[in-house]
Order: sequence, then structure tokens, then C-alpha cells
Amino acid sequence: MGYRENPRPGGRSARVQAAVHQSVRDMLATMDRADVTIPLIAQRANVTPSTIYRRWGDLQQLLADVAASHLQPEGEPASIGSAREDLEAWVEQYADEMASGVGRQMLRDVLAAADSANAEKCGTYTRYQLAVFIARAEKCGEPFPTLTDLMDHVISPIIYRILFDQAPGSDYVRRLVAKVMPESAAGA
Amino acid sequence: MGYRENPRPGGRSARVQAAVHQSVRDMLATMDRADVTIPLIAQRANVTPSTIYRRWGDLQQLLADVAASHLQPEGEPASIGSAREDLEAWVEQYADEMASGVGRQMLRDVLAAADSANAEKCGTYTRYQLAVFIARAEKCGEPFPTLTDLMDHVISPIIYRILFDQAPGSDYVRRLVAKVMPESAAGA
DNA sequence: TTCACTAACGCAAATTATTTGCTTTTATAC
DNA sequence: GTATAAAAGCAAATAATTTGCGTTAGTGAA
Repeated sequence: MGYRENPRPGGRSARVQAAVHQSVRDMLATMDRADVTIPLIAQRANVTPSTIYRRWGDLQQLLADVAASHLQPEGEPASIGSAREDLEAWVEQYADEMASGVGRQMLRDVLAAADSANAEKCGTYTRYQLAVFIARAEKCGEPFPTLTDLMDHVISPIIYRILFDQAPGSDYVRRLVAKVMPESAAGA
Repeated sequence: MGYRENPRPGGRSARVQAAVHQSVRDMLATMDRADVTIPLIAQRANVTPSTIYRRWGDLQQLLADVAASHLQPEGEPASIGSAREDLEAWVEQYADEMASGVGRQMLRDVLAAADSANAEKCGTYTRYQLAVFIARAEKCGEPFPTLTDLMDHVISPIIYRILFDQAPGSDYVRRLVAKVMPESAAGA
């Protein structure tokens, strides 16, 4: 009677999920968000509205689900130079992505949903990515901030500004990273 | 044709706004949020639904409006001891309030709305409060963090955790404050 | 005061979204 | 194959939203 969290791949359920997600992404990309409704999503996905209602509950949950799956990182972050340089590049891209119209809206969607599971997922994704840099630095004996410091003093200010204030610029982001690096008094 | 942002006090429009806000607060306090609908709010406020639709647009906007007006600070923060002690007490209360079920929900409401005006209002409220502590410290010649540092390294981590993770405890909050205070290496 | 003006409200019909009971389909395990 | 159960489809019933139009109540000028 209940719906599975992760449908078996290849099954009908998975196909419906994919079609609905795709439909939502298409619509968000091409039309005003206020005009995105469940009946329309259903029509474009060749599915009945009741299927969507039963599976996701309401539009907010569906949007949160789509947003969270879009915010999920594809793979390991790129490794070009030192751990610090890699981190800097990654954070800058992260900030840009989240501050963009689409990213901002995805953050909203994820936070707006009644169920906070999707929001927590996003936090987990971010920590997971950052942990990669920490592991790399450790392997090279490079001094590096802790995960907590990165989350509290780099990620949090960026997200706060995006949500409650103005989008942060790249100078600002670099300063945040510089400040949190150990053994180097905010050089630059 | 358009609705005023701030209706003239005493007028009919102001009475309707007050009744609707009150109705929303009552309902949020006594029933499940999923059951709070515009027709119900309207009935309790002795107003027609169409009035609410025309004025606020949809439920999210209305909830955001109510939440923002509830998050608006009443007056100046309390002054008991040194600026640092006052700040510590204020931040701790701030964190508790925001992390509570009600506070968390208000944050969500404010962020979920299509219009970001209410979210920005909240950020402004917070900065305004913090500026009071800074002014006090300056007057006493007490060393004190800048507004930017407080927003980035105290407020942001607290809000981020509430939204994407677990509610922060009071130990954690005190550590954030200690860390941001100048001329004192995270004493505690 | 009175009067003209208009923003905001009320009412009700029309539209659209949501819920729900029941049936049918389709993976999966036996 | 066949049985089973999760998930989808369909359609009727309910509930929310939009909208056109008439009414009310503050406002400002005579």
C-alpha cells in the first residue's frame, strides 16, 4: 500500500517517476513557476493526476523531490591542484549554482516542503563533497579546515545570503575560504 | 487597483488584515498546518475567501506575511551586562526561538513564498538587532565583532543548521559567539 | 456637511485542482 | 504459468481558486 522510497530500477514505478521528474524539469525551464500545476505535469508526463497526488502528496513535495535529486552531486569533485585550490574552485561553483535563479528556486522548493527529509539530504550531499577535499588534504599532509568549520563558516554564510539577502559575489566567497584555512592569516 | 503595502491604520483594510492574521495565528497554533486553508481562514476571520486571494495571492504569501510580522522584533534587545554577555544571551534566545517548531515553520513559510521580500525583511530585522549590540560596545570601548562577522559566523551557521540539519544546541551557539569575539582566542 | 471618487470588500457563478472508491495493469516470487 | 500486491488508471465527488460585477466605506475637496 505504501510507496517505496526508491523504486526498483526498470520497473513501471521507476518509469513513471522519471517521466514526472522530466516533465517538471521541462516545465520549470520553460514557463513561469506559478503556472506549473499537477494536472499539467501529469498531462505532459502521460500519467493521471491522481498518480502524482498519491505518490507525492502535493506540488511542494514533488518540487522538493525534483530539486533534491537535481542538487545531488554527480561524482567526485575535480582535482586540479592543491586541496585548497580544489576547494576554492568547488566552493565558487557551488555558490554560483546556488545563487542562480534555478538554484535559488531549488533551495526554496527543498525548504518549502512539509517533509524536511529533502532538505537534510541536501546538507548531507554537501558534507559528503567537502569530506572528499578533507581526505585529499590529509593524504598530502596539507593543513586543512575541519568539516564543521567548512560547513559553519563557508557554506552557511553563502546559503544564508542567498536565502535572506543578496547573492554573494566571488570575492566574498574567496574571502570566506581564506579565512577558514588554518596556518595562514587570511592571505590575499 | 493595487493593494497598499501598509494599510492606513484604523481603516477597514487594516481591520481585515488584523482579523486575517489573527485567524492564521490561531489556526497554526491549534491545528495541523496541512488543514489550514484559505476558505477556513476566511471563515474564522469573517471575511470572504476572495478577499484573501485578491490581497495575498495564495496561502504561501499569506503565511509568509504572518510569519514575517511575527519575526519582527518588539523593541531593543535587553541590556544586562557587557555587550558580549548581552549578545550571548540574545543569540541563545534567538537560536532557541528559530529552532523551535514554530520558529522553524516560520522560517519555512518566509522562504517558501514566491516573493522574497519577506525573507529579506527577516535578514534586515536581525542585522538591526545586532547593530544595537555593536553600538553599545563601541560606546563602552569594548572590542566587538563587526556586523558582517556576526551575520556570517554566528547567525548563518545557526540558521543553516536549523534548515538543513539538526537544531543547534546552546553549547554550540556559545562556541560560535566565543569564536567570533576579537582579542580572545575562543576562551571557554 | 455633503459629494464625488476609488480602493477594497462581498457575493455567486465558473473554472480548476484535489480526493477517493473502485478497477485494471504489471512486476515479482513461487 | 499463476498468485500476489504495489502502483496506475478512471471517473465521480468534493474543495479550492478565479473572476465579473455590484456594494461599502474611507478620503479629500468644495
